[in-house]
Amino acid sequence: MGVTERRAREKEALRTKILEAASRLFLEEGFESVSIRRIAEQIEYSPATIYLYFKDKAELIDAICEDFFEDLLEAITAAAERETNPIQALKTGLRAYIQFSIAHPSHYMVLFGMPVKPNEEISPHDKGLQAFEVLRDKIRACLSAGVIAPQHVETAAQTVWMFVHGVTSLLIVSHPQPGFPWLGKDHLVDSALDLLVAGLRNCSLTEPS
Amino acid sequence: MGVTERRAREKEALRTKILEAASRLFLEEGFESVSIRRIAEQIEYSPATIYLYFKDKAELIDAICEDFFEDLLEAITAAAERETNPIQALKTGLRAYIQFSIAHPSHYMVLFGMPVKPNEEISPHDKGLQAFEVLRDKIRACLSAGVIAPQHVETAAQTVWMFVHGVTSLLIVSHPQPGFPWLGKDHLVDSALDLLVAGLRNCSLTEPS
Amino acid sequence: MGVTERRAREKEALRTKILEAASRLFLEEGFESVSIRRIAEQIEYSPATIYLYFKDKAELIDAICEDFFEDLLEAITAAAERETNPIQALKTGLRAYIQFSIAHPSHYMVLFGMPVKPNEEISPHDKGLQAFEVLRDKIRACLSAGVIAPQHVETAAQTVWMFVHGVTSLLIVSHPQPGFPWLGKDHLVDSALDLLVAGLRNCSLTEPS
Amino acid sequence: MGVTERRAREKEALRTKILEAASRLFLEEGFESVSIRRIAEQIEYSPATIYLYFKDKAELIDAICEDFFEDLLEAITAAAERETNPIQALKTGLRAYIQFSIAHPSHYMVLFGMPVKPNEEISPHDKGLQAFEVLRDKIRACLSAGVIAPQHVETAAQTVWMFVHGVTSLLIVSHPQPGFPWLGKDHLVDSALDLLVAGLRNCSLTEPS
DNA sequence: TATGAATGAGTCTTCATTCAT
DNA sequence: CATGAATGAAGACTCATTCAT
Repeated sequence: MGVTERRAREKEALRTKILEAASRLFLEEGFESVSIRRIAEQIEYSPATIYLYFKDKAELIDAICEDFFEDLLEAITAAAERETNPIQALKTGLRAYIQFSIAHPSHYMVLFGMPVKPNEEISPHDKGLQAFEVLRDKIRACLSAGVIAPQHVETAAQTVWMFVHGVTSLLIVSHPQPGFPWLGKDHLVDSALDLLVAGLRNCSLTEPS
Repeated sequence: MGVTERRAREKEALRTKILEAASRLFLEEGFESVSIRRIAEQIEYSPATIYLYFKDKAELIDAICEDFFEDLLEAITAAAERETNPIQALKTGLRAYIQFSIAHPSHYMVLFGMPVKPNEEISPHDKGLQAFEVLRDKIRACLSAGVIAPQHVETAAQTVWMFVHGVTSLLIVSHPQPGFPWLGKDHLVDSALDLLVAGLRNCSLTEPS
Repeated sequence: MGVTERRAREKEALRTKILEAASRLFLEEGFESVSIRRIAEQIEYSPATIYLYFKDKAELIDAICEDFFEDLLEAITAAAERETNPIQALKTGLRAYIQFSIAHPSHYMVLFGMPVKPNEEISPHDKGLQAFEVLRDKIRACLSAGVIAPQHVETAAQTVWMFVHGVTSLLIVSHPQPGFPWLGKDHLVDSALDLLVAGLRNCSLTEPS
Repeated sequence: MGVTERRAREKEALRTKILEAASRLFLEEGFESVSIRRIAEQIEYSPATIYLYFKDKAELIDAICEDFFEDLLEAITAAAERETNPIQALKTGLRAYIQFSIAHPSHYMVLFGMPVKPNEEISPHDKGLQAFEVLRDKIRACLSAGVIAPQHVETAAQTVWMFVHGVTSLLIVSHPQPGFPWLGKDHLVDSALDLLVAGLRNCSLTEPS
């Protein structure tokens, strides 16, 4: 039985290694450079081996997304767990989103860095929807507590997401960039969250007409 | 001398034709579909000809970006030209940024969607810096008029940019996405700008410590 | 001893299962779709297992052919068994050859559709030779009965075989073919056999000079 | 102009070389061995070069067929041109078909050796249909002259074709085969044609019911 | 100036086969 | 006896790029 277990562990390890190599390539060399061959080179296995772990390239990419979403969701949940102040809970959750994503830039860019192909019937990532529901919840909590202006939850949630996505992705792809006078990351994140909360407090977003 | 001039004019004309064809492909078929061959087909010249005008594909892409920046800058400037209310001028400029970029998704994503390669000494796009200066100006105008809270201009400008980048890029890459309950684009852009302005009015972003 | 026997029986059973699965794939999906992996999937064993029963793919294919020949021989024999009229016996046998082969197109084409590789020392299929001997016999019977013209048996047999091979293989590979006004299969088979018999009745094929 | 001409000639020469290499491979190593890579090796060019001459593999195969059909048609026509006796004309034409095909075994097997894929909308080969029309004509001529039994032309033509195809293809793929007592090719061809004509003289093939 | 011809390197993917366990 | 894991070789095809003309 020891053997079986070790095998399973080794198999899982290689799977993870593949995923990590793919993510790294994506980050370091761009989406276009992520090829089965390159991944295989990185892990020093043959290209064919990768197909023992993933049906095809799409499944591999999808696995990267799924894994990342799961971890991201956990990071957000864990971070905000103990906060009782709903505003703090919201800010902490969003900060966790930004920080965790910046810490895993390649995964994040795989997820949100390239256009969704419209004809591909991608199964929506459950974990992604779950994560978004957490955001809605936190906004609802603020509304219930009366600490932000009364407003349409879905509009607020989607707008907030666009905001944090902007912070996250721009910091990932171009901070630092020679020639642009970027301020420090932490300062920018703090500022962004302050601005966001100030906005929510003072702006009643309405539902679409 | 007439001959030399005509030659120069013709040469410039073909260069422009190449850029336009490439840009059109970019727009209509996405980044991945833009190959030297496809461009050559479009303009009815041979692939080899393109190399007489551009050192390699990277240079061509770079030229397209430069052009895009120029057009983007123009779009922003033109849009806000007649606004006298500084808040309106800011909003109009940002809206122009978002809308023009969404209308040229491939261009935008090439510029801001991929990690800057650290070893590549990309000459910072002058036009990009110019565009950013326009944003700073608009924020300064709001400050001077006292219509937003007193705050650190650079922090505000960078934060605002991160915000509009989030709106732009997320709408480009995943709106619409089957399985996610996206609200309408226009509604989201309006909401985002409202939230942003409310934030600026009520939040004094400080300079980095 | 019981154990040994059971083992042997089981081993034989799996071998047969492999052959049957391969044969079914052959029939249902065509020669090109028959891969060791596909066969392994069908029988729910691992690909490696197949190599315990067959040296390589060629040996497996060969075994299938052998089986096919056996079945073909049986089909021919069974069909003509009760015919007392020697002409009818010949026709019935040939018809059985054609029909059985058309019903197993991939098997037939593997056997007779590809050039014999000159350097391969293929062991002549015994069953094939046996089948051919059946044809000779039927022709001899016709000659003895005086219902066909007196002629050289081997020449007649080989010529007849070429004939029925043409009917069989052409119907397999190109009937129906869009763009060619093929008449119905049954009609063509009937016509071919009528023509053949008429030829044998009226033509004294001679031995080679 | 001399340059242009020479270029055109060279281009044509390479095209022909590709076609010949492909045909040779098909014959010598079987249909499955005909890959773009193998062809490229044979002609000592890179695989990519082949795509400068043929859009894809299908087009290459198609070109082989087209060329062969053209030559075959010419061979048949030329052979029977001077025959005044309609039976002789028919026999001569059929013999030409068999001999030309045996002399170009690979081409022939490309055309008739592998199943037509039913979903592929292969444009019917004009030359092939033309060749078949020549056969119909020869049979009609025999009928008009009253030298064969009155019968349905299309049935006779298709049956005759199946016959000569059998002779041709069996001689190509398995003559000689060690272990089978094949008689000489010429003798078999002569015998086959005699048998065929005897059949046509004495058998009134009917139209399908 | 422009290009036709050519190619090396790369794309994803499948396959028959081996070998340690 | 059976297999999970791995791979080298091959499949069709595309692309950016070069170079002689």
